[in-house]
Amino acid sequence: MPAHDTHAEPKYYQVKKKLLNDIAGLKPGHAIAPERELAEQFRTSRTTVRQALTELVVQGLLERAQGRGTFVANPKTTQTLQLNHPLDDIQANDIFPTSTLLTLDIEHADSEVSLRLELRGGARVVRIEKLRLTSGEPMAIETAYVPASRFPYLKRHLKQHKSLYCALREHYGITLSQAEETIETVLCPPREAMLLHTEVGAPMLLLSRRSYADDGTPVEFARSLYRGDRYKFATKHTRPN
Amino acid sequence: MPAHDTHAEPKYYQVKKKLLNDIAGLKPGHAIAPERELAEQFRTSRTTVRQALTELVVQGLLERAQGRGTFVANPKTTQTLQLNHPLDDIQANDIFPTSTLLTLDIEHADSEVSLRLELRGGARVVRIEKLRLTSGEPMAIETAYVPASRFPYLKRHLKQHKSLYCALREHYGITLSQAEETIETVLCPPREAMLLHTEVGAPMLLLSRRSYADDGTPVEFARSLYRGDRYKFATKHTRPN
DNA sequence: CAGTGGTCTAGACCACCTC
DNA sequence: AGGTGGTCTAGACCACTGT
Repeated sequence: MPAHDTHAEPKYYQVKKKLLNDIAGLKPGHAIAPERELAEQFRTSRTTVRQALTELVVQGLLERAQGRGTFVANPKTTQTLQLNHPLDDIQANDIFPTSTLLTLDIEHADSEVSLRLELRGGARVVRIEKLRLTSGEPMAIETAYVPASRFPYLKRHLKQHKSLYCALREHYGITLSQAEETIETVLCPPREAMLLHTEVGAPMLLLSRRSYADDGTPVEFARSLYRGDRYKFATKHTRPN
Repeated sequence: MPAHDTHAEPKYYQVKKKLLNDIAGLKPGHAIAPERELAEQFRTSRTTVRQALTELVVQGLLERAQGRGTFVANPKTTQTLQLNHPLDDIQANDIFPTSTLLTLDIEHADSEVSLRLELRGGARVVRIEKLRLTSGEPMAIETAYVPASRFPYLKRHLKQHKSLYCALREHYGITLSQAEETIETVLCPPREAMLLHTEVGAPMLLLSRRSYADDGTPVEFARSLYRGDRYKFATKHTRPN
């Protein structure tokens, strides 16, 4: 069958809605029909079926396993991250019981990092990249940058400490007094997709944070990439008066 | 050419990177080569080229116009929305000088709305749906729900007032004292894609808000869908001690 | 080995825009 | 009429998983 009305609902979207209905009652882990079979059922092509499946995977309702099949995913256990006190480590260590150190090295700041840390271009920065996991599943990648010149031997110190903030406090007497954060949607690059077991191009939540010391100088710039199908962020507001 | 190494960088992603390079120096509005021509250039299929183009469009770097071509988009003028004082209207009216009323009616609450407003299932709610624009371009859709029983004649009052909060204050003596907000990524449904001039399935930012009156009862539940390629949200934090 | 998802191809027809 | 993007098709080969 050829095309269709423009501005009508795309065919893949109708397939998606039908699939959504079909999997509504199924338990996590339940296998759904193979893509080729679904294409026959819906009298469409595998490409169209895959487009529908991809959106459902991106929304966290299905999981694909190469060579095995497509399965109903765990209930969208969207974790809620409170944005209230990012200056403590408590939260991170609470939500992510385990984390793997991916990178700990000294690099030359690219233009964005040097801008955010108010350094000259190419200044040396310590880069700390961690993979955060919950119940063994990779969920977020956090990359923090701090000026290397201000914190000599930081790399060494970090090997003995659990957290960056702890090291800053104990070895350099610095407490972070202020922070700005932004949240936006980005598409997952290949390397991060592999580490997080997601698909390349899947929408992710990017939380960027800049933290300041008491003297008002920026001390840390961090980028945290969260799986968009697993997380949401939360804030609370109270009226001043 | 057939396939490729699994876990290698997908071909479309290489095309995307090359295109990114090519458009780096071009001004907004500049037309790029047609899809069929790009497919020849990169010695690949149109499908693959379109996959790369789609990601660039989603990131806000390109714009597609049916029948005309593909063009370099305006610089990613990502607007930053402060999350600090959502209880005032000031912000909304400041950032979005114009807004169109899409819907103003009374409906039966679905399960999510009744849950959030602590109503019984199917209770009647006033639904206010607005399209927010900046410089004539549609940027967000905001849908607010309030219990109909608590605010009689609200529909009528809203026709005379600029804002919901203003009407609540002046006609019912209610000021909102508290609010919770969550931010997550969702995929754009067809109707909203049409209204916002985006693509179906494009990643969007969904901000959900529940506001409480002084007596602690939930008064408003609102869902705001922002174009993911145009917005980011920002918060500031200050250490208590 | 057969079956699954992962990627890519070549080409079709449509709707839209411009000339 | 011709070119553009929008959607869909049928089918190919690959990598991976199970038997």
